[in-house]
Parts: sequence; C-alpha cells; structure tokens
Amino acid sequence: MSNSYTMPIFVSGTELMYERKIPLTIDCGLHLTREVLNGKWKPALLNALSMDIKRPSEILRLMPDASRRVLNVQLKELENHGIIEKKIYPQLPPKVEYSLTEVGWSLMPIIDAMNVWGDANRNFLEEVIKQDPKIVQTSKSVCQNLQQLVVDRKIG
Amino acid sequence: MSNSYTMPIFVSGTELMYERKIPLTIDCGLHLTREVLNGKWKPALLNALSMDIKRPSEILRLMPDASRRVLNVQLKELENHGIIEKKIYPQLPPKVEYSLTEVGWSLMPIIDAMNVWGDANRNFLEEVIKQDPKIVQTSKSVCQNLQQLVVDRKIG
DNA sequence: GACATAGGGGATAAATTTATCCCCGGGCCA
DNA sequence: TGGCCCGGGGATAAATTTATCCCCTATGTC
Repeated sequence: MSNSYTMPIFVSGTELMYERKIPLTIDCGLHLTREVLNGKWKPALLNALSMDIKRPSEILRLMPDASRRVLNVQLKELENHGIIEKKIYPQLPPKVEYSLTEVGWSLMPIIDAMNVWGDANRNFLEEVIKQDPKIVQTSKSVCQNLQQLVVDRKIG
Repeated sequence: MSNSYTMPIFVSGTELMYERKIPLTIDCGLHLTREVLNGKWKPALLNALSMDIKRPSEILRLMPDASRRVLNVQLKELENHGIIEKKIYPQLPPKVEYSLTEVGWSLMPIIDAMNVWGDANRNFLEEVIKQDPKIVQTSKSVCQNLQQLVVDRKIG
C-alpha cells in the first residue's frame, strides 16, 4: 500500500472500459432476446436460479465445467440487463443470493422450451453433431447434477 | 486450369478443418438448443425461412447488416445441424431455396416466443442497454424490412 | 470486353467471448 | 503465521465468431 498510486487509469482495450466496435443489432425482438441470452452459461444460469439454486457457490458446484470467473461475468451481465437481481447479505463469510426479476421470470417459458426441445431432439442432435468434423469432443456433466438436485428437492 | 495442382492440402488452423479445442457442452437440452441457435443471424434466418423468404438473395436483401459470407456460413451450419434443407435447382442463373426441416419447424415456437418477448420488453431492454458503457451504437434495420415484406405479402 | 444475375467459398483480419491465473477482504481457527 | 470460507474482479492469453476481400461458375446482354 506504500506504492505510489496515481489516479486510476482507464486504458481502452482492457476489460475495464472495453467498448463494442460493431453496433449491436436490436431491430426485432428476436435480436434483443438473443442479446440477453447470449452467453455460454446464461440460459443455464437462469434455469438454475428458477430452480432456487441461487448462491454463487451452489451454482459453481452445479456447473463444474464453467469457471468461477466466467460465471461471475455472465451473472453481472444478466444483472445489468435487468434479468436478475443480486442481494448481498452483510455477513462474514459473505453471503450472496441472485434471483430472477419479474422480467427475468418472464423469460423462463423460453428457457423451459429450449430445455424441452433440446431433450426431445437429443438423439437426433447428438447424431448430427457427431458428423461435424469440427467437433472432436463433447462434455456432459452439468445437468445430470441439476436433475439429481431437482429430484432430491421433489422427494425431500 | 493449367496450373500445377497437387492434392488438396488440409492445413489446420484455416477455416478448412478448423477444429474446436474446447469440448462442446451438451449435457442438458438447454445447451443443445443453445448450440443450434448460436450464431448472430441464425434466429433471424429461421424466422425468415418460416415466413417463406427462402432464396439467398431475398434473405440478403432482408438483412442488409449481415454480410453474404456470414449468412452463407450460418445457413450451412443450420443445414449441417439438420434444421434447414437446401434445394438447388439446376438452372442458370442458379436458383437455390432453403426451407425448414420438420425438426426446424419444431423450433419455431421458441423463435416466435423470443420475438414476442423481445418486442414486449423492448422499452425496458433498450433503456438498460443504453446504460451499458460498452454499447456506443446500435443498429436497426432488419426487421423493419421484414415486417414491411410481411405486410406486403398479406396485402398482395 | 465489361457488367449483371445468382450463388459459393478460401484466406485472412478484426472483434468478441471464454479461460487461466492470481490477488484482495476479513473474520475464525489451529 | 497459515489456511479455510465465500465472493469479487483485474490482466492477459486462447479460442471462437464475424467481417472483409476477392475470386470462381456460366449465360445473357449491351
């Protein structure tokens, strides 16, 4: 803390103050929605929140393939977009809970439909994806856990 | 044609034979669906096809913000994923028509829902997006055109 | 020849998104 | 002092996605 700090410098090009160079396309509802859901883990995050898995550490356990960092980033984007809310409990160790806003909840039918569609077409899709020479490996882990959890909740 | 061609060389790292390095996450339906719809113009393309706008040149006119190249690439991905089909008419000048497969049609409720949700929340979303310091400009053009076209069709 | 039509796609650059690493806070406990 | 807990986030590298450019097919027309 004895280093000579000057005022914070906002260098462009770093994550701090990164600025889109290509205009965001927001003409039709489709693009707006796409923008909101755009992020590898966003749909899964919303799904988790809707199932009452709301603390960062729980979410992390649920999605071992995602890095902590990326989840934080995507959660923050969802928050900035008004889809989720963050509640910080002033405790130690810290406790944080995310939850869907009303707008966020109104997205859930879409998330659910995506879930259903994907599961209904899993055989077909897995087959087709295997044909793709770009895809050499796939990973499965997340939702097994999730479903386990859900079942547990239903039973408990 | 008199150049001395050798056998085609498949260099890795170029678009030809580009190979994913990060395993595709396909555990729950959500991720599968996300994968299928993942592409800036894919939802819009499906939407267009569902409205009977099926020839590449029509689509291109409809989406002036998208480059021809990118649309071709995303159409091919949709085709590879079994979501759309391509019919080539052996004529000159060439004629091509894309259309949704049955599986593709089954996605339409989701696309429609995204459209509806985005439009219903447009005010809110535009407001929130404006707060985002990353976003300095947005572009609106595509769906105006689309709706115009649709109206034309309805009237005609 | 030059250009238009209608469609494809390679090479490569630029932009954006994910992943990796590592440090911070601040009690509590051994 | 060192480590655990539970969260946050900067820097930077790697991966992936989009954008740009430009050439090709083949026929018809000015």
